[in-house]
Amino acid sequence: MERQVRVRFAPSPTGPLHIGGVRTALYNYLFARRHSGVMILRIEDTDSQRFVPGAEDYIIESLKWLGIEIDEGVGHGGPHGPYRQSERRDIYRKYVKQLLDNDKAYIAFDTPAELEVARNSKPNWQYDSTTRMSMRNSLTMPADEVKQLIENGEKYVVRFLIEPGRDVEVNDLVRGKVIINSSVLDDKVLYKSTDDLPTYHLANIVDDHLMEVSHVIRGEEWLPSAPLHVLLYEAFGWTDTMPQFVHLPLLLKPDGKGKLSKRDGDRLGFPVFPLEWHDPASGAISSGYREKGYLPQAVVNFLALLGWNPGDDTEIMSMDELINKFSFEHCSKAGAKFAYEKGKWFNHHYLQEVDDLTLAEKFKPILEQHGVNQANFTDEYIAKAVAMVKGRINFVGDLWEQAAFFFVAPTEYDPKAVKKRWSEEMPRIMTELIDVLKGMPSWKSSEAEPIVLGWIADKGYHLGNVMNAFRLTVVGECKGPHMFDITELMDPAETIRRIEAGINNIKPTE
RNA sequence: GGCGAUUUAGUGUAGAGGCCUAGCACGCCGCCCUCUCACGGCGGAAACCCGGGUUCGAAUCCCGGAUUCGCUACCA
Repeated sequence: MERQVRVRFAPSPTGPLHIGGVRTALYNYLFARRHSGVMILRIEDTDSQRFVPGAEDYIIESLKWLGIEIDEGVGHGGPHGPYRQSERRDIYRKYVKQLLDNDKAYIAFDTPAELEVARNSKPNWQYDSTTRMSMRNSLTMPADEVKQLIENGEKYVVRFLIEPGRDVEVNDLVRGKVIINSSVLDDKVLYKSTDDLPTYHLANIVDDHLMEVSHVIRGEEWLPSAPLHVLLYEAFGWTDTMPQFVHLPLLLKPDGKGKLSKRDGDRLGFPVFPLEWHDPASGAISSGYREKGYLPQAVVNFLALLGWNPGDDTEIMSMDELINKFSFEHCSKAGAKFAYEKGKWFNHHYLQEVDDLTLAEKFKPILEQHGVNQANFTDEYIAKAVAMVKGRINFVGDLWEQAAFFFVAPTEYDPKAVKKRWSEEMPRIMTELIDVLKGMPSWKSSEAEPIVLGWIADKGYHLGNVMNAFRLTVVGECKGPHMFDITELMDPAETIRRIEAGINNIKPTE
């Protein structure tokens, strides 16, 4: 009988959630939903040194924005709580004691300085079966002395006793069997002396077991310690319910080498965090996908395809479609360079699906920023302007660059366009154009176009030159939607004003 | 250094012995559309890490090497 699928996303609140972490969360979520399972959010705050206030809320808000729903965990409750590791001290103490009582672990008094000396003593020194008997621990010291030291308040850690010479097998759902010999593992610290908390390894195993986690889906950086975790399940006698392991390929720098980092984002100009983050200590601000103008579904779709594919050529997929198609069989094994440019394309795509009125709402604050008085424009006007240019934007923020002329008259004219299109006779022709325009029964594009084009033809003018000069006065440069679509939307009086301004202000080159 | 993982165009990937003269997408280039810039449509350049095997036949299987990445903390 199949176990119920229960997965967990277990970040450390040491700062904003990294985009790689977001992808890990996403894959956990997709897998959980695919199998009608449970998604748990556990906060692994066992490193009191690196704890950052606000990070936990940030994580929760990020997941919410992306549409990654949590069923159980911090901020949601559930039957296996608490879900914050710092609140589970008593639980860990109990299990550490169990290991100690069964001789699966031992107490070690070695100070950081002593360990440093040992590590420098020879090249590949590690605390293991070959060295532990020459260190200061409960294996080498008489029981009463150990007891005495503890009573005296001497600091100590608990180390896992690893037996050498065993091939430990990790069955990974994307990589197959990974075998490593226990001799290369060291006696990992399970319980720290510094903050009275367990290390990741112990807390992780205990919690996954207690929370009945069926699949551990995490980044590849954990693969080397997976054998240790297998050994811990054995030591506790939990092998029958040990979760399946899945180690996801890492997200790499777009250009150079190595893991994607915060610095790459600064350097290359793209966010590496879902939401904007204000560092409480330094006050530094890191940009986020949300604030940059990304739609959550674009980020999700983009991230999903970095290390996974549906098995066919489909690329545009909603969360539901991703859930339906997700499986580890189609996960890749090698790290994926962070293809930021493709992310833009996804956003462009999803932006086209947003209706114009909604887009107009998002555009309003930007108009405000540029000093546009919105009272002068109806929602419908803004929406129509947006509709005409949205095909050429990747972000809502690009709307200003593309559609500003709908709201403000040009204050300068593109010199290259002036040189190419504004000849000596243009002021005269534009004056004629004003008359033609004023004589039109309608500014509707379909009616205005034949009239103006007819006039140009009758006079024998050069179509391209006249139309571009016209465009120059209205837009300020040679770009944008079709002229008659623009003038249909704009206030006719404003169009005339702009042509007049152009006649007065544009000077032919030379 | 040790251990592990990894390897298809610039990038993300499809491909599970003959269907591959290697597909798709982003990006790039060109053409078309056209009053402009875009969008869109069409087209193009561009890849199986290397060397040995196995086989009638290998991107796909085996071996060796190289590459890249990760881990190697009382961090996760």
